[in-house]
Amino acid sequence: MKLRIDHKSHVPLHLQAEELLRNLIRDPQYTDGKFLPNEVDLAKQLAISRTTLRQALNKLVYEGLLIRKKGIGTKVAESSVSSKSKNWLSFSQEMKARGIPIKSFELHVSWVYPDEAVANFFEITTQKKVLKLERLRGRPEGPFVYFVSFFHPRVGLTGEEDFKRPLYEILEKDYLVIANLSKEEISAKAAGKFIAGKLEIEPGNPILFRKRFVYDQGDRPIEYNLGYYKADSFVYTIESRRE
Amino acid sequence: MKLRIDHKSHVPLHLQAEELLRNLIRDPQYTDGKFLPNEVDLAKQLAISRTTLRQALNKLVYEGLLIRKKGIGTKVAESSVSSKSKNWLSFSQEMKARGIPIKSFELHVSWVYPDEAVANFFEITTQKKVLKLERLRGRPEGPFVYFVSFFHPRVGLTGEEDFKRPLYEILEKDYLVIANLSKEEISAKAAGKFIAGKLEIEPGNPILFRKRFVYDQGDRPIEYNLGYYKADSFVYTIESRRE
DNA sequence: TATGTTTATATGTATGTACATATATTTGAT
DNA sequence: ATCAAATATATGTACATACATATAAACATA
Repeated sequence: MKLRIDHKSHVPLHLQAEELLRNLIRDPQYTDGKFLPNEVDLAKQLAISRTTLRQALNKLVYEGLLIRKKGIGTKVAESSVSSKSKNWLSFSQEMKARGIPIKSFELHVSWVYPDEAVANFFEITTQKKVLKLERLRGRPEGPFVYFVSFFHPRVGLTGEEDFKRPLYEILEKDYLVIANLSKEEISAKAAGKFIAGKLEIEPGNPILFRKRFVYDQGDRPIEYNLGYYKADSFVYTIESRRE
Repeated sequence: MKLRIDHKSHVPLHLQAEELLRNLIRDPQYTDGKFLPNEVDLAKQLAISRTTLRQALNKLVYEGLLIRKKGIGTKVAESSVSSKSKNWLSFSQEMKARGIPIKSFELHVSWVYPDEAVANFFEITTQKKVLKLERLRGRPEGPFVYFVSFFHPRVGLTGEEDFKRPLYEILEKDYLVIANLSKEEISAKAAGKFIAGKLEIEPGNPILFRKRFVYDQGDRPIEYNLGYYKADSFVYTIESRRE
């Protein structure tokens, strides 16, 4: 395993250290509970200051990935979120697992200038076009979710792909892009005119709104996804266990 | 507002600074979008080093309370309430951690015959009374969530407890009941007349509905909780990482 | 044997310093 | 008046250093 830091790189040292740590702590010996090398030695080995190393460590500690104990050491936390694999199912897999047959009503691909939120998430300017994917899906008797996805140009999608295949199969097999981290925000909203039209409900009717931010293994943004779910047709379930 | 740090205290300076910042950023001028004093000046004013001040700031930044922009300044982030499933915090702890002052509008305790869903979850008959706790809580300017909780008789609550204390403190310290597993179901709904009245919105307005099933260390049911959140006042955030 | 006491170890706290870099404003040249 | 360059401002990065403190293990004492 690479345990080195490139001092000539323009990537800040603490970010390199953070990345390195993220890889390091995936090592079974650490997930099994072994303590990481101590800060002073590790800093010396990486040829960075302890302060800089701690900057990286802090981030992982705040994220709950690492646990530090004064006088003892630092080890990998036992994750408290147990619904991981469940969360990683794609939409179609999720529905299949629930025994819901899915019908695709609309599928529209386009290249667009991103709005500020998207550009900001991707860390690009609003002048650079991104791939936009809109999908309306649901049960045979009617649609119940409208998705809008944007993809980072880095991913390499052309827009010519066969989007009837599961999305993450395309990304992983054809583009070697592996989703690793997902942040979601779930809230309730009143449907606007546009969404109401798509979901065949009245404007003002409640919908579940789900924003999803997907990152790759280097924590670089891949996908920005918005989902508008008809109320009562979708329930989000979470299971979490205390350590 | 007290803007001072006690150098003689045994409380670490960065913790004092953190606490001070949490109070500071509740000031309407900051929640309205004004930038905080710059780090160098603020550090000087508090008579601590910039490094120490940044230690405190970092924490709030990681929590999403503050947003820093290089060359510009630091300001309070968009103030929608959010909940992190991984943290396993109680409602009041959650809000406190985000520096949101919580007002309790109503608190009602009663013994009732459970409906079928509750009885079924508790694995008891509908003939055995259970403790019901109703709470209306929110910001000073108005309520944003209505909770209904039912507790399993096994827990031993009498109904005479001081429910102004955090609930899980009561359960853990006084009744030695430790919540270990939580299953949640989140969906969107239209507010009914009753809930609309409580939340001071119109019937039919969208709400976020959150069912929560809590189990103890032996996976025995403890609490059945229903939460009705005003739309746009509550965002549920989930972070999941693939192994 | 049991119980304090020291010591080794690792993280926690705190400061001072220096320079880099992103952003907005001001200044200056054309 | 316009555009480019300088500058002011604030956060970002990075280091060296020093001492405090919690924990466990080794040691010494009664």
